Amino acid sequence: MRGPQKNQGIKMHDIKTIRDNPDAFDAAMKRRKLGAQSSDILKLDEERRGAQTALQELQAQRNAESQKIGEIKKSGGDASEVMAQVTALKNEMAILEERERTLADSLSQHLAALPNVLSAAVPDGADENDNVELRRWGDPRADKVPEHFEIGEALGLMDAETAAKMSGSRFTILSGALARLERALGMFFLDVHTGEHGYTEVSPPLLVKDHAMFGTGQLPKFAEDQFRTTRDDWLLPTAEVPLTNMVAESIIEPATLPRRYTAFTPCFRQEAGAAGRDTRGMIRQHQFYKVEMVSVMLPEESEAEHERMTRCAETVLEKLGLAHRTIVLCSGDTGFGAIRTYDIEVWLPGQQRYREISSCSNCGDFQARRMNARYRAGEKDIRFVHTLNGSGVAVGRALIAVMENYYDPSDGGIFVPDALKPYMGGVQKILKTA
RNA sequence: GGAGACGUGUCCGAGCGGUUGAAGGAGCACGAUUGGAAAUCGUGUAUACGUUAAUAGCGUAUCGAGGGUUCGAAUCCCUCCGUCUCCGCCA
Repeated sequence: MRGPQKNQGIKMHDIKTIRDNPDAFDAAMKRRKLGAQSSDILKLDEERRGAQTALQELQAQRNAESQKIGEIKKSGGDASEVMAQVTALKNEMAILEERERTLADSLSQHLAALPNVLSAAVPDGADENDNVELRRWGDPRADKVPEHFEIGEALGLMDAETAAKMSGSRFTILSGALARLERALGMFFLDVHTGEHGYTEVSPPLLVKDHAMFGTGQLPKFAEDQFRTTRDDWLLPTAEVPLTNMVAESIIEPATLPRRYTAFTPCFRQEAGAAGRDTRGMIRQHQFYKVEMVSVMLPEESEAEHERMTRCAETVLEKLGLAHRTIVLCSGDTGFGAIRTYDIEVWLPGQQRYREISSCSNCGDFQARRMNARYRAGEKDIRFVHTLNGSGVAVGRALIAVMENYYDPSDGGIFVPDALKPYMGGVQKILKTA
C-alpha cells in the first residue's frame, strides 16, 4: 500500500476497542457472517506489542550510549569501547525490528479485510430478501409498459448493438433527445442538491490511486470489481471515492463542519460477480453516470445526517414524480464500509417491480480511520470524523425510470417530466424521429 | 518530452551529522490590561504507539514514503511518490 499516510499504528478498526471488549467485536463480525476474529487479532496484537516493547528498550539503550559517545568525543576522549557496545546491539535490534514489522503488517492486513461494525438499528437477515421496507411514496404505474430498452430502441435513440461492436457488452449508446435527457437528469439533480440541499458542487478526478480506494474501502477486498489503468490508477466506481478523500490526511476545524459535496460523474464497474444478471438494457453497465452526495460530519451528527441525506435523494425522485420506496438493508446485505444503509428503489413499470436507484450509507468513522480524516474536538483532543455517502441519484437508472414511467403507449413516446423541461430545450415529449 | 527547484508541526517558515520534537512567525487556548472590544504583554499549544488506573509520568518512533551510510541523520547517498518553474508539445 503506497500513499501519503504514514504507517502509524493500526487504524481500520480500533484495536483498543477490540482489546477491551473482544466478545462484542466477535458478535459484530458474526452479524457479518464471519467467524470469531478477536482471538487471532489479540494474539497478534500481543506478540506485536511484546516485540515493540523489547525493541524500544534496545533503542533507548542505543540512544543513551550514542549520546555518551558524543560527549566523550566533544571532550576529546576515546569512545571506541562504547562504540563497540552499540554495534553489538544492532544485530539484536534488526531481528526485533523485522519481527515487529511482520507482526504489524499481518495485523493491519487482517483488520483491513474486516467490514464495519453494524449499527444496532440494522435488522438481522441473510440477504436482500430480509431487508425491511420503511416507507413508500407515489402510486406505482399499474399498466405493463415495454422495458426501457424496448422503448429506446423503438425510438431509435438507444443502441446497445453498435456500442457492443466498439466496446463489448454492458455499454449503450444514447442519442438525440435521450442523450440530452440523461444530461438533463444530471444537471437537475446537481441543481437541487446545490441549490436546495446545501451541497457544494465538485468536479473531481476520475482516476485515483491505491490509497484513495483503500480509504473508502474498495481496496483491498474488492479490486476485481474495479477497472485499472496501465499506470495502475483506478477508474472511479463512484464519486464517493474522490469526494470522501477530499478530507483524507487532514485535521479539520469543527467550525467548517459539516461538509457536504456533490458531483456528477461517470462511474466504472466491472460487474465481475453479476454475470448473467440484467444483461439487457441499461440497468447494469460497465459505465454509467451518477450524482453522488458525500457528507463529512461530527460523530454525534452522523445519524441525523443519514436521515437527511436519504431525504435529499427521495426529494429528487418526488420532484420527478417517480414512485419509490425506501428500505433499510439487513445485516447480510449491508456493504463492507457501512454502519447502516438505506436503499431507495424506484418503480419500474416495465419490470413491474422496484429497483435500486440510490443507496445512502453512514460509514461512521470507518473510512475516516482508513484515510486519517480527523477534526479538532478540543485543544488536545483530535478525533475521527464520520463520513456518509449516497446516490442522489443514479442517473442511468433514473433515465430508465423516466422512460418507463412517462411512456405513452399511444405513440411509443416519452413525456418529459415537468422538472426536466427547463433542461430539455423546449422538448415536451420525446418521439421517434423519422 | 528536455532543464532545473522543492517537499519540515494546524498553517507559514528556519535548520543542512551530536540534548532538534525541531528556532521564529501566524493561528488557537488561558491569563493580564479594558467599561467592553481592538491593539499590547505573559503563559501554553504536534501525532502515533508502548507502559499505566490515567488525555499524569516515563519510553520509542515520526521533518513526503521506503531503503542505505554512521556509534548517532530533518541534515549525507539511493529509489519511489508528489509539488513548482522555464522550454517544447498538446485539448
